[in-house]
Amino acid sequence: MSTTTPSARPGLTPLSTRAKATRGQTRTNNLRLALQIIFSDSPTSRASVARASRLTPATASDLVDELLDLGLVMETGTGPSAGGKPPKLIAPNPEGRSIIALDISSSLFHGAVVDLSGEIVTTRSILGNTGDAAIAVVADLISELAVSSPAPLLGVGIGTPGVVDVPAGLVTSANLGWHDAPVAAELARATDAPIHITNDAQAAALHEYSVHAPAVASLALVQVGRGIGTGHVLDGHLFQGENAATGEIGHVRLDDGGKRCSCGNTGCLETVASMSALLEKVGGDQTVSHDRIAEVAEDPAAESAIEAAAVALGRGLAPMVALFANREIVLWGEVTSLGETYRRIVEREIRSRVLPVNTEQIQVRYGTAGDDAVIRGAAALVLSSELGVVW
Amino acid sequence: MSTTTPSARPGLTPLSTRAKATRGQTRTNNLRLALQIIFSDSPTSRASVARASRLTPATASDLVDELLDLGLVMETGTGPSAGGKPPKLIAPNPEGRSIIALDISSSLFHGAVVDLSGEIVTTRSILGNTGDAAIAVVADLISELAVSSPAPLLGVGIGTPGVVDVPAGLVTSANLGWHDAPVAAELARATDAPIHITNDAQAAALHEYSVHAPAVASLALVQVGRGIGTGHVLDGHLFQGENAATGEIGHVRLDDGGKRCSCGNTGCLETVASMSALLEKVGGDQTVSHDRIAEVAEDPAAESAIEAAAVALGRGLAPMVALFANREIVLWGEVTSLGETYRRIVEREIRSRVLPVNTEQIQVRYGTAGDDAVIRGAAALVLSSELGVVW
DNA sequence: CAGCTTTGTATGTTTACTAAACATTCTTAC
DNA sequence: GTAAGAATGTTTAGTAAACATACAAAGCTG
Repeated sequence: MSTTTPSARPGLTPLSTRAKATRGQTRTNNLRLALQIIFSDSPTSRASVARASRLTPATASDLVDELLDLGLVMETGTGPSAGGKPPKLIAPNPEGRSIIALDISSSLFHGAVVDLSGEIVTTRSILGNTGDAAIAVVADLISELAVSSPAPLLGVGIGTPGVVDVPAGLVTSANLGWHDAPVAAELARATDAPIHITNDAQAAALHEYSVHAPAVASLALVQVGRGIGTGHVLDGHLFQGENAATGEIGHVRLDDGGKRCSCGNTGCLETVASMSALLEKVGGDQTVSHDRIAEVAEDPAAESAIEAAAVALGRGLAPMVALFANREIVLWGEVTSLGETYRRIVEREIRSRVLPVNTEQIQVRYGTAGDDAVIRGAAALVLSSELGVVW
Repeated sequence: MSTTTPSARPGLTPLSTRAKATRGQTRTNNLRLALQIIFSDSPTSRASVARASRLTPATASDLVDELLDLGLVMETGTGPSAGGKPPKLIAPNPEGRSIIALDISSSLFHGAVVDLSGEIVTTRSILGNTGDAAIAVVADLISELAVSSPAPLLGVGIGTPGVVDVPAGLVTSANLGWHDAPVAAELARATDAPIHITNDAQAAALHEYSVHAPAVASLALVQVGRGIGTGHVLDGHLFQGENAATGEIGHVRLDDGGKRCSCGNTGCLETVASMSALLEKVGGDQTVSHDRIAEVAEDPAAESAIEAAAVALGRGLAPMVALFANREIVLWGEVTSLGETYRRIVEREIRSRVLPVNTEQIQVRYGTAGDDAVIRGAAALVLSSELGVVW
């Protein structure tokens, strides 16, 4: 026991062991490992899986056979010889399972069926609602998508605004009129598939992570649109906190006094750094949309307002960088239409407010995903929760 | 594989599997589990270990036998019968291993030999130094303590001020005149025992956690003395970040303008909320010590200065609470001598600046440990790193 | 075509958890 | 004071899953 294997990466050191380990868990771990290798290096071979996993060829072969039996992967023919017997190629089986992914963070609820290769197969949108009716709308959306699903359901993933209590399955969202709404329990009556709910910013963070993993192990996604919220992947783990109200940085009061915020308080970060706040200052059409923000970005008269919003955001993010020692800070939401000038001011402002040791390696950039980041992140949540795999 | 065992606690969802699992790891995990149970419920019995671990009596018995062989636990006689054969009691063997723990965060370097029951067996202090000489002093301290160690060394734990790059073993500290100093590598020449270095606030957080685990799974320790720094345990994991500069909240710039800080910047949280800042405002003896701070706490003339410091700290901590959704916020350092009024203002200020959903359950309290928290935390770091156990 | 390389499988071993029976030693009830 | 019962802990046999080794299959290279 003295020769402890150190955790593969630094960052989060587990302090003690909590549950027994069994052969079955060993097997599950290795099945997931093999599946991840196949997802990452597709198409690949049994021999490659053995090399990448450091398992023996016999074990790797056996694992692949079990994954074939489960329908999660498939043989796709024969590959080129590397000086010997040519490999039988193994790849994810897109039609092995379906994932239903939902984004209910805007007034239109968006849903999709996603296959195991991460492709969106079907989409459907319904006008949203609030309160209990909203849950009913979501349940309908799931049922409709389930009918069109071409494969057994792996699970349902939902990205919602507000705060999610994951273990209890409760959601609190002002927009949706939910206060500790038992969304998971209600939806469980609409489908047998496991349901995974997360905050929209966390879903987007997960998607961003899955695009860049494993090169990037940690990142902070900062959603700036009508409001401001963050989602965090720390050392390959989605950080959801004890009561899941993590990343609610938009409602931190920066200034005493200050404008009144939708939360009832005054001087929140959102009142100075959100895109709503920017539009309020600029005047004209107040609809927070990519088009409208892009319009503002081009407007010379808006220059100082944009700078003020950028400075405020940088100021709000500085403590985050000091606490998490983030390297990757991804801006996402309507803010992505503001362009390079804005981004540079945010980065400069963070740098000027935090120790150099924390900012030497930071990178502030816009998210690579478009409007489907929440949907794709919700699907990624199901994939990682059910199969332990990241696209 | 579809029947995934959900992680025992929420908070940190692992996204994918990174390394193969083997029988050996199963065994190691279960040895650690058994050891943790014995540490937590000492004295206990083989049958109790089986029940608590959910392993079969045969396996639990075998694990305990191996722990006995390793000298980590011992039989301490026979316990009272519970209606049948009385148990042979099992307890940690205090003399099974020794841990050398160091606190080099003040001008006097403190060292101790700690036994496996967490008792401090020997202490020694040497006047510290800076630069390469400081490393030499630390090496001497380790050697001296190693000589007086009554048992085989489990490892050396060090709590240092500044920033630690754990994987590389580098330390950067203004106080000690270290910039990426290869402390781990240098000390490895003084001892064969594994060396674990962490930030002083993180060490204190670890100690605080070990006092309250497993009732508390996460906590933030806020060290307020000459400077301000935080250490975080998240869901039973010590959070050290990617480049380990986590928790450096003292040097976040709150106000443009503001006083000059030791870091070279202006307006840092430390310049308004540290105990140095408080003393500067109050006048008189400027030595940051418990006695001096207690004196200030009693001084009616200092009331407004204390309130200002408390307000500033609460303001600085608000983003932390919003991001981590902390429930337990532990104040530690010389600040603990400021008393209840100060604590209450800090708590009030945090509550007024963050969403209610984040503050409903928070508790701001003073640390339970005294000046030996860093030493004890450094020892706990060794114990958890080498044996996977928390006291 | 011989020899080498790579892929993949087959056979048997080892490790460590499980299951079930049992031995041991105490308490309780009659 | 003896029998029944209960809790502790061990023994024996069984099994899952990784490992070690050998080897078959299928290609490339000279």
